[in-house]
Amino acid sequence: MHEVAPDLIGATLLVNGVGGIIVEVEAYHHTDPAAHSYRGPTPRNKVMFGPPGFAYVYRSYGIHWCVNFVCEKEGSASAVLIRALEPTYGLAAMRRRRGLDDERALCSGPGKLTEALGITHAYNGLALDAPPIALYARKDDVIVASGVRIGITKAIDLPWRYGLKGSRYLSKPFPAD
DNA sequence: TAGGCGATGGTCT
DNA sequence: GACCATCGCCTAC
Repeated sequence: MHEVAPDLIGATLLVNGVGGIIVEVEAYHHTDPAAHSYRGPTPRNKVMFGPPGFAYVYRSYGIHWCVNFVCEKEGSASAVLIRALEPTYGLAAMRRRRGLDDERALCSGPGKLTEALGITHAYNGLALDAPPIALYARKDDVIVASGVRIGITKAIDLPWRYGLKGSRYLSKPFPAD
């Protein structure tokens, strides 16, 4: 999982042709008290316990949707939370959904990017390599920064947040910037 | 510009 | 009945 998470930085995610470059992720797995899979399978998190390459979507704070990529082998219940994108495709659609003009604010957070891409719980359990979702590996080398995760209350000292160093589209800058 | 806090509802205890 | 992997508005400096 800690190999998959940094590799996602710089990859391109599209949903119905709308999306951009992944610039920030966080890693979670079932031995991690902050992870939804920590206490074992439930109806909500069962996708995380399935095979890799699928989307796990859940509602956060009753308001937002957040999207994870299930990774590693089946049963490990590890996933990577997609926290921020650099918008590159379908800017007009994202601005319309978000009601914003500011490109830097369109996808600079997990709840924001799901709204911009139109992701809801209808996308839970969908494959990442089949319509309407498309995921392309990065072509060029990138500099990946890492740090502690954001917005959680448990295991807050684990440096499992990864991001594109110096990106203007992060939910928060990395300390080393 | 940084930090506090209210909104809001599914999920688990 | 309490918890939350959030956002955005509002203050105060």
